[in-house]
Amino acid sequence: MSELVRTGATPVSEAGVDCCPTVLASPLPEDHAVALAGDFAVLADPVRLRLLSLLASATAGEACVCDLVEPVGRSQPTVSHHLRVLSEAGLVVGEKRGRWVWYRTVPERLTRLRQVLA
Amino acid sequence: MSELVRTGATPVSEAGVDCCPTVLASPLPEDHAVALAGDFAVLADPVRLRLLSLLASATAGEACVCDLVEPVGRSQPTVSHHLRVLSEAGLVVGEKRGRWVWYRTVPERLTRLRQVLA
DNA sequence: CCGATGCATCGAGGACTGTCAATGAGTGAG
DNA sequence: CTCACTCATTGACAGTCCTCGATGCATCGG
Repeated sequence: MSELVRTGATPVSEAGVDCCPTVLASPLPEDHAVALAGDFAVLADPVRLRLLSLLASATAGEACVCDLVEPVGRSQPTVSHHLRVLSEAGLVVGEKRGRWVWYRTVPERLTRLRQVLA
Repeated sequence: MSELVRTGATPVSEAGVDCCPTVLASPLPEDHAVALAGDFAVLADPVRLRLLSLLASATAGEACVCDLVEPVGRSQPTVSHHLRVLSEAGLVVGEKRGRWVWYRTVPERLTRLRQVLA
């Protein structure tokens, strides 16, 4: 039903990826560097990377938490924590249906993160 | 004179970026995820991102450490530490000339990291 | 209603990381 | 040779993050 949209302390839509065309163009200001580092920090975890790839390669392009716990090999609270981090970064979106919450990736954000490294 | 090539515990040429075409293709194995997360962790620091952009936008494409300390706003040992991390990740290369060490970026590695997010 | 299921949150502990002052190693000038 | 300069290394401290067990909050079945 309701879209589980997380909004962290620094809304992703205003931070990091969205301010600078590329890292190598000009001497990156301090605050932009902090925001961008935050974006990359989200990807700097094996569990989160595996969650992203699991969701992306899922049959319907989405999966519920209960289907992610076992493949990732971590406890359910830990998986929930990482999904929250990914959600706050705008890399995934969760949608609650009945007892389950279905997550899917947001490839556009990954694309924009990619362009920063040009 | 001598190329300052660092080799960390996990040689960059065998880790992370070099094993998987893209994160979203298939359910990323555990060890690959760990390696990739390590690569992204190198980018998950504001000082390192600024060092990269400073080097990339430097006049001759390179700069010595003494020219990087003041713009980055950290102590000399801290800057040296971050340059070491970047060097071990293969993102920069240092070359010693006399009393100075000149660093330059290795854009090829950044390009390969970019392709993983495809 | 009542119990079971799916997921989020809380709190704590353990490991890792960024930072600096102090120090060491190598180089060039005088 | 000696001093000044550039950079790397060491050791220590503080902050952050990953992880889990315990708990709480919905939802559905009977």
